[in-house]
Amino acid sequence: MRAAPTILHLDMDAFYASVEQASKPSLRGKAVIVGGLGPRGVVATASYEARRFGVHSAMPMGQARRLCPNGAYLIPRFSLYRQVSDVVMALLRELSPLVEPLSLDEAFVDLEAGGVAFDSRGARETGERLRADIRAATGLSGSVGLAGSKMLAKVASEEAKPAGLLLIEPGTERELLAPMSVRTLPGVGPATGEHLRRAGITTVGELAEAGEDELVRMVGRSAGAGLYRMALGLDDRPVVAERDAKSVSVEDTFDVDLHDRVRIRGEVQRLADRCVRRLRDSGHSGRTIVLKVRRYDFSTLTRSETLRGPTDDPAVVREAAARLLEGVDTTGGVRLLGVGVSGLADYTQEDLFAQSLAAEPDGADRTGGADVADRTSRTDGTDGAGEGAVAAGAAEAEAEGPHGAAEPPGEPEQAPERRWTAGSDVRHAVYGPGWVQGSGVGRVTVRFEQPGSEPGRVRTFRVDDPELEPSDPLPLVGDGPEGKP
DNA sequence: TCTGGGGTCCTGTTCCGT
DNA sequence: TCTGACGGAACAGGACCC
Repeated sequence: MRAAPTILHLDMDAFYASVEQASKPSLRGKAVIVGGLGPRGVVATASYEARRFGVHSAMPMGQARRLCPNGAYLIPRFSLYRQVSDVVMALLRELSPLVEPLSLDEAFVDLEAGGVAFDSRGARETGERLRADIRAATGLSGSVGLAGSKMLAKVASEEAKPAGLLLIEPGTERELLAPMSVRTLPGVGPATGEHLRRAGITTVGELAEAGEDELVRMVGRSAGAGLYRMALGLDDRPVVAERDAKSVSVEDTFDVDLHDRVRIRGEVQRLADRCVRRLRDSGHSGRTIVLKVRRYDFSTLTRSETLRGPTDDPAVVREAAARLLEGVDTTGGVRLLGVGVSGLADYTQEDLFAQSLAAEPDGADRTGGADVADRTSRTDGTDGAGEGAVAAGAAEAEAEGPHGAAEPPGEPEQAPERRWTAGSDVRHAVYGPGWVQGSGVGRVTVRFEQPGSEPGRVRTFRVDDPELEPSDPLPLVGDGPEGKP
């Protein structure tokens, strides 16, 4: 039963960075790093030019800057990426109704279900045509993997990168996989990889030799069985077009650890509100409220509470989150807070029942809280105490910390100074469209260029220059450069 | 110079009802 | 009425993915 290689996996090459390069011609061929720019930012995507310096995703920004001091560092512009992604996904849906997006830049397509390819030759032709269509529609390049299963198609696109296409012929998969690192298999991350390495297993071939029982003993029933099947090239998971969300969450990492309990409570309330907004926007309500706390030492804990029924009431979620926080020791400082809702119902409802019960999960409020706190101290090895004095000054200093400074406190009334974030699009009444290259000391530097234009030149203005205004991103491929000689 | 944000899935433990 | 077995829900944490 060897399946024809008609599962396609598309992976856009260095997606965020490539979109930025396409929309900013002066960055083409240059090292571009997209990610958080704050003191605790990490790299989301590095262009291939930047990767040559050793920069890669998930790397702390500080480290990236040391490796690649002359790179262009930009914050992600998700709305633009989503627009481009929509164009790409639409092309995929022309091939088949069975399209399973994995993220903005990745998807599986079942070509056979779409009736566009039934054998190797058809699949290859379809893949090549797709790459050309994507380039024509967006100016970007994607890599295509083709195989008889999702897992193999994904391995293939990874091998094909960048800007390539690889088809794994049925029957060749085991030889192909055998010499590869176990880390190439989806689901094998740093922890499992290290676990296996200590057992002397580093390649997929060794994985297959180890046998299912051995693997189950090492990494658990589910992962072990899955690993063994993958090592043999077996994977019969179907391409699934629609998958319902299971949870909605928001979280913030603070530029400086938070110590002040009042401030922490305030942030939790903010996050609860943001989370509910997202929940409502997605048309859901949910039953389980989750609070996430990452402490100064990066240890992370979660506390959750399940209501009797789903809710999308901000007050209910705020109260639940606040209750959960009361059971958490934040001595020593907090670097991240998050609020999430799971147990989603795919409808929104006014649930007075859940609201009225929220204050008393099961019986008296106090005992409920005490129960949670009790369990915390048992399961939680570190007890936070003895970390030295809680510096009295620290709380005040942090109250004005960078994160707070982002939203200037008080009096937003009178002509707030305009902030020009690096990388964002602008338009000048005289010079036309461009983007902010940097700003500071009352000045903003703009490079005047746009998708499809030649690399443009830089001009500097006062930050309050009335002829300069923010603008929406221009399409990457469109009606050609506008408004310039 | 440390380590984002949004998710999914799995596992072990505890608790509770039958 | 007491006790035990069992199973499902709830809860916490961890690994992984992009």
